[in-house]
Amino acid sequence: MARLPVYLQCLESLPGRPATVSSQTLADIASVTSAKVRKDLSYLGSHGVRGVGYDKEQLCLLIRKELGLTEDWPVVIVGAGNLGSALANYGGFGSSGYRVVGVYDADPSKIGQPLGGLTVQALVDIPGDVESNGVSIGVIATPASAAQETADLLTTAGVGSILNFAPVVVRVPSTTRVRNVDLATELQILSYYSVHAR
Amino acid sequence: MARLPVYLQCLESLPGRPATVSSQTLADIASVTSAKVRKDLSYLGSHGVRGVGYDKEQLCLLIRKELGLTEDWPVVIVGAGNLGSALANYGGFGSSGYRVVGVYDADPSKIGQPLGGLTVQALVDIPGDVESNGVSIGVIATPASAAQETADLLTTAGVGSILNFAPVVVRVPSTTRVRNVDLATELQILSYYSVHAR
DNA sequence: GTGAGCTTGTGAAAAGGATCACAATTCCGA
DNA sequence: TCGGAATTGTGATCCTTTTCACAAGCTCAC
Repeated sequence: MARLPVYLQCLESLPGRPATVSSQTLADIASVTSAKVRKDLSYLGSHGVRGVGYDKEQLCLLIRKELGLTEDWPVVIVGAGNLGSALANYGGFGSSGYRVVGVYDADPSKIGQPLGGLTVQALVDIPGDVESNGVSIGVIATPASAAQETADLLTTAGVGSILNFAPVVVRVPSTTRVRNVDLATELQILSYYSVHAR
Repeated sequence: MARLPVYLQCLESLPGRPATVSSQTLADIASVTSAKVRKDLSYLGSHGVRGVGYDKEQLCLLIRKELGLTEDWPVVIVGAGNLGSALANYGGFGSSGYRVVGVYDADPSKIGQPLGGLTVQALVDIPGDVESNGVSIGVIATPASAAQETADLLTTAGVGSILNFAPVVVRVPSTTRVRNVDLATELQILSYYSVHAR
């Protein structure tokens, strides 16, 4: 379920005490209904206590496990522009098992520059790094014009999941998972709702 | 529907000739089924021609209108770090009615610096700019710690829609629309599918 | 120990999407 | 002009998700 990350985020924003949280409380914070929360969590196995709620710590662990956050997920970022820099410096990685192992760019003037504790490398370094680090997630932070070839490069190198920030639909083999994050799309959805205001 | 922006993107990536496109073709590019495309487009009113397809230009216009892209949408960006810079320099704005009218930061050393054709301003300038420009969309590109107060600032200033890039769930009045874009969440969804691979 | 007050887990009903399948319509070549 | 190929629009069906409702279970105060 796509809601698990939200629950996890909410749980982590909660104070340590009390040690339990009710589905209603969690639902309020996450802006969903309590029934939805309970159904979602029951899908992970029933670990709540009736009359009390869910143990926050235990629940965090459970969601983490379900999301695969107990494993190590090395990540490569292609594109060292503003967006790539923002991603490379993003703090939320360390605690979650995601670890940026390489940042790459086609621009020779950027190669060799330090960025977020790493050094920007050339695109030709991707296949080797992917293999030696067992990288399964690649992030496309390039301009739209380079997105498709970057996607090809990543899939050929053996990356199984791609997070695409470029505003184009990239074509990949059916075995590769892609998620698109596009500013224009998000803005369009916002303005759509503004126009069709309820 | 959240698929309209994708269709629009696909249509714009298509060459000028031929002037029409079939639901099947569009579906292939957008990675959905042709029935879905037809249902979605019929919701906009029936403007396809049987045996031929949809007129691309007319369809673009129709989707644009539905998404409200024929109107002007001034946008403010709060946070002039790497992410804010990436957004301010993002090219996809001009053609779409979205227009960045202000970039703001709390850091005095950043205020006054040029950024994407604008000048970084102080947070106190937000309410005035929002009102004088009729801004209805605000983008939060601050660190997580400043996200909530930024959201408060924006809603108080009269912004009706917020695009939040900070990895926290912000609380806003129920009349305000929020969309969250969070790298950690996206990565978690990707790794979830990797763990539960089909 | 008992009753009152919460809260979970879950079956059943409702709602919402997605898919199927095909009649209706158009184009085009002969 | 006619027949066949292509393509839309949409009713019917299926499947997934959401919501509802409530019995079952836990805690606490007295």
